[in-house]
This record gives sequence, C-alpha cells and structure tokens, in this order.
Amino acid sequence: MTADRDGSPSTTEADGAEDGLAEAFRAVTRRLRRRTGEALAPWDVTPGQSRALGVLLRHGALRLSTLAEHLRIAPRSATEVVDDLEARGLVRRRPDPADRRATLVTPTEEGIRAGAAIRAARRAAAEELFGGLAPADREQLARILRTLRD
Amino acid sequence: MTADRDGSPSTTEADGAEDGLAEAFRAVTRRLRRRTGEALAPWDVTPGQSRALGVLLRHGALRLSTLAEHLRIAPRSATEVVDDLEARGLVRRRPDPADRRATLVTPTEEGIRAGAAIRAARRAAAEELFGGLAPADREQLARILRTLRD
DNA sequence: TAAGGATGCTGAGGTTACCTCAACATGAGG
DNA sequence: CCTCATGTTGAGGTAACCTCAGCATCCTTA
Repeated sequence: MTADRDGSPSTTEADGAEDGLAEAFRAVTRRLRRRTGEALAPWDVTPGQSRALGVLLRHGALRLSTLAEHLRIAPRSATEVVDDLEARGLVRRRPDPADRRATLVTPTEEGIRAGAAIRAARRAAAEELFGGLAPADREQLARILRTLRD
Repeated sequence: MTADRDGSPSTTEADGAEDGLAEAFRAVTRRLRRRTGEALAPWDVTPGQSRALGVLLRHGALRLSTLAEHLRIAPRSATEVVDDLEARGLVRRRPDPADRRATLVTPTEEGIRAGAAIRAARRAAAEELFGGLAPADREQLARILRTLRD
C-alpha cells in the first residue's frame, strides 16, 4: 500500500461548491464513496476486486472474458483481477468443460462469504448516508434518480 | 492516447442495478461523468488539468503547494499537473516575490479563455442531464442533496 | 478432413495519475 | 550565525488499466 492523500480537515475548505446540482451531486458522491471505502477497508480488497466478486456472486461461474465484459474492462485486465482474487483464495480457476480454450472463474467458499459480507458492508454504508433522510425524501430521491437514469 | 474501454451498447446490460438508492446514485453519477467527459473532450485536457485550471480561475495566482492543497494531491503531483498545463500554454510559473523558495502559478490569457469555456461546457453538460427534470423536482433534488452533503 | 480463420487466455511491455523520499534553496527564530 | 522548517523538484515506485503477440483450441467450409 502506497499513497494516502488523507482528506483530514484540510487547510482549505474542500473547494468547488458553487455550481449547483452537478456540484452537489458530486459532493454527495464523494461522501458515498468515502463511506463505502471505509466500510470495505476491513476486507482489504480493491474496489475492482470487490466489483468482480460481486459479479461472480450474482452469476456463479463465468468465463474470464465474460467477466471482463461485465466489468467493462479488457479481458487481459480481468486476468489480472482474477489473479489477485485467486491469490487471496476468494476465487478458483478451472477449465471450461465445454471449451478447452476457456477458463471458468468461480468464487470459493471463502469468496462467497467475503462477497456477502462486502455486500452487507456496502449496504450499511449507504444506509448510513441515506438513513438520515425522511422517508418521504427517500422516495422523492429514488423517483428522481430513476428519472435521471432513464 | 491509449486505452478506450468504449462503453458501447455492450453484450450484457450494464450490471448492478438492484441495490437501491446507492446504486441509482452511482448510475446517475456515471451518466454525469460521461456527459461531462464528452463535453470536455474538445479541449483535450485531463480531468485533473481542468480541475486545476478551475481552481486557478477562482483564486488567481497560487503557490504550487497551495494549489496542491486545493486539489487534495501531494505537492509533487501538483508540480506535474502544472508542468502539463504550462506546456499547453494555459498557465505560467513565476517566482513568488514574497518568498524566493516559492513559485506562483497564474493562468495565461489563453488559460483564462480555456477555463471559462470549460466551465461553460461543464455547465451545459449538467444542464443536459438535469434539464429534463420538472422545476419542482429540481428543487426537491437540490434540497435533498444539500441535506446529504450536510 | 485438412485448411484457414476466429476466439480465449496470458506474457511482455506501455501509460496515467498518483505517491514517497531526498536534495537543494530559502526563510525564521533564538 | 545556526538550526530547523518550508517550497519545489529529481528520481524512482505503484495500481489499474491498456495493446499487441503468441499459443491453444474451436469452427466452418471446400
């Protein structure tokens, strides 16, 4: 682990709150990301790894290339993510019985446990942020976000 | 320029819309980022560079170290950003008359023009996304975001 | 049924945007 | 004047991506 631009109560007040919706949006996103990051820290998986694990939990066994598609990264990069996950014992590689060129990636028992825990932590982090909202506001927000997402 | 994970209508449907507020939030953020990125493309500045330029437009002349604080990056990294900006002729370095160790960074004429244009483009991109909202919804959203930001 | 081309994975090596550490020039307090 | 703190930058590192090529394997088609 290198790098650590701490983000403590810094000298200057965070900068860049003046634009309007977009800025506010970004600010909240930062908050959400930070909280999520903290929640995930105990597992010491990179965001990329946790995304991959999430996809695998949802889909079961996937080819490397398919996993790459889900993650929207190059197949070569998926190889790397899977290498790491495998080194941590969270997934296993095995030959695809249907095509001997291909490799299937499946979460191990531990991978499943970790994945579930991570999912929960992520959810908790979100709840921590959105929990303060009045129920009516939550609904409003959900509705508006849905609109924006199209 | 290398890399380009295109993001075209991909084989699998984008993945990861199931969680609730947090997911929706992230989805909208992605949209916002994408639109903003496209809007900024004509200027061919990295997000980092454009952020730096923004700070400089707001604050005028800054020391490298102060700029780094605003950007929340290490001073050494600010040196790099400024190197690039200077190479593009958008900022200039000059010795701080008050402290001969320090360097002041100021936007050039062209930097000011570019910065303003970028700001406008960014605003337009946001408007493109939020423009579809009913005025009442915009207000609701703005209010709720403010709450979330604290 | 042998080509010839497409597909799946990974080694090798690159890029970007950060980082740390140490050197060097200056400032400031005793 | 000396010591210590501060501002910038050279040198070199890391993480997470990428492309390109090579090799094994499939699939089609003559």
